Amino acid sequence: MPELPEVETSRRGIAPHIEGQTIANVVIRDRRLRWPVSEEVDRHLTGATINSVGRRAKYLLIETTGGTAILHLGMSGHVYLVDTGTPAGVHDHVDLELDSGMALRLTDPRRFGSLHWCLEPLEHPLLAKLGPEPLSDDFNGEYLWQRSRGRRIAVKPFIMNADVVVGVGNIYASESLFIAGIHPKRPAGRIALARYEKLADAIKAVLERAIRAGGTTLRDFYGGNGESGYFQQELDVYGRSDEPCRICDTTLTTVVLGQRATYYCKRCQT
DNA sequence: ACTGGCACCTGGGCGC
DNA sequence: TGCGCCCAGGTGCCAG
Repeated sequence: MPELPEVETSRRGIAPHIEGQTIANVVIRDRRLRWPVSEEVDRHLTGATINSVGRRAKYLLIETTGGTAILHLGMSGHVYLVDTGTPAGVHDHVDLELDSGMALRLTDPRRFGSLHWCLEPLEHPLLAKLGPEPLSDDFNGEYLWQRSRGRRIAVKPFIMNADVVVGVGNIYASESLFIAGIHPKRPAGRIALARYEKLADAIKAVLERAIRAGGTTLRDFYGGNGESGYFQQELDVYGRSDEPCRICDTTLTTVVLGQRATYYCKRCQT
């Protein structure tokens, strides 16, 4: 169930094992992901050689001599390497079998993930209108402030909107608002530039720290190397309702915003 | 243009 | 042990 740091961890985990490899065979056991997996995927990837593994937002981009596979892990997807021929479980929907004898396996119990094939992935309808990468220079407080003028939506769903900025999911939205001292329900259009500068810095910092920690392992996430991340140990507010704020000791509060659980400190965040 | 709500799907944990 | 309910790291689409 990945946000940007978990996708990036997966990318770094699988890249060294699959870059330069030729895809000998594509096995698709179940095409029923969020959108049906097109037969274009098998047709174009079979026999192709993988040049690189990139990422845009929460999409993994497996760029090959036969076009690019666009892979989204949804809420419950994982990718990892197995020996080719390893028996598949019910949720092991796709294997890319490589010349090395290994296979890149996609597992996704809830099937909210997706797999597309495209020649120009950044022009794909799912990617074309995405906001800036949070770790790029295009994303900063000035940008957030500009985009939020006139908006009445609460700041938390505002920063989780991929049209505004990509990669900020439910965990890191709560975490970054805590770091910036901003109440998650505050209307986005009523936050000053200086506070948005703090928020942009907090988003970058928390995502970078989480990537360094190998992501957050809450239930079952693990990176492409099969190891758990350990950022969950560093979470300040997410999942900590009724526990004390690490700054002021006030009991943390939870509220539902945009149908998503939201955690904050009512004393530190205003 | 914006906003809030629903939908997709499975599994784990809980209370009874 | 079993059942029903609630919850879960995402995001496209719909109506108002």
